[in-house]
Amino acid sequence: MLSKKTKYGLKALTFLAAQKGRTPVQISEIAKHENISQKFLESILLTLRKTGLLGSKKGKGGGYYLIKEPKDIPMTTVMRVLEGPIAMVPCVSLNFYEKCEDCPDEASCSVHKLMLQVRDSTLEVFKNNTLADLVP
Amino acid sequence: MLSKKTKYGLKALTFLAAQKGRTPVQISEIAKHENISQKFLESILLTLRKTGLLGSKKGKGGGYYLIKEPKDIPMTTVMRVLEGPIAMVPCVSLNFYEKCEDCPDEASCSVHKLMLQVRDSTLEVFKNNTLADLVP
DNA sequence: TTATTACCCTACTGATTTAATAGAGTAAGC
DNA sequence: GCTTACTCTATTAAATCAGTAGGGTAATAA
Repeated sequence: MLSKKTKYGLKALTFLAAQKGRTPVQISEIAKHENISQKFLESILLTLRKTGLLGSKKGKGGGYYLIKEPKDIPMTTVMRVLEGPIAMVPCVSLNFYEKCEDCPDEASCSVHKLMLQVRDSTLEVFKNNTLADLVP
Repeated sequence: MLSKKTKYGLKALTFLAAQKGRTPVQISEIAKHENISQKFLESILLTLRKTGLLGSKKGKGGGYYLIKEPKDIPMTTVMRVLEGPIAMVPCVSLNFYEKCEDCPDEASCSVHKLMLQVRDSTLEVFKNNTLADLVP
């Protein structure tokens, strides 16, 4: 299940992408427009800034803004920052790989086999979508 | 992330599918072979039986067995029983649909748009795999 | 019929994660 | 120098997960 963090993060990013210019938008405006708890959104935008997706400006007229063009932001990046691994099990994760403790042999593991396919097809979707594609 | 319940359930089903006949297999045997807590596995097999995927036999020589042939058990069924909704958000779920409270318009929701694609591609994978395909 | 085997069910618990909430701090701009 | 608005830390209530414990019940073989 998608976490609220990811959901809100996606909505906020889409809202920023839909802006005409790249002038800063206040947290309060995003929160209000997307029906999100402002304080919760604050922490989400903060992580997006720390990972280089957003820039921020303090003081009057400040706010958050996209650093890159929406079409140059693939969903793979966004999803990994917000939600973490795209794979459903660590043993098929490209960026967050971990061996299963209980599984003696990955190659013959039925779960591994299935989840590999799921990861690939999901990854394909995220690769084929940029932030620009989400703007209505 | 895939729950242990689903993971163990899949492993148990695969193990049963790999048996030569359809004679009952004891819980203890499955648990031992797949490195699963026996008590936890009990509850998983119980739900699989209740939803009609497995049959059970009591007494000496008892255990669990597959009711249908592995090739006639699509992964969509198995995943929905074990993990629940395949979609990552309720508003794109076929079998567990729910409207988002915070979202005024589904059609223009960026999250909805993206997650619809993810659901479709994941569903495609599960449709194209039966339990028989998981057996090594 | 009796002993054994193995399924069936309920309740509980500790750990972890999620989704906030509260409140204080700090930097930028007018 | 005051306001605005981002930044950071800490706390928390609720939910879910993964597993544990223990007893109950039904079917089978001897």
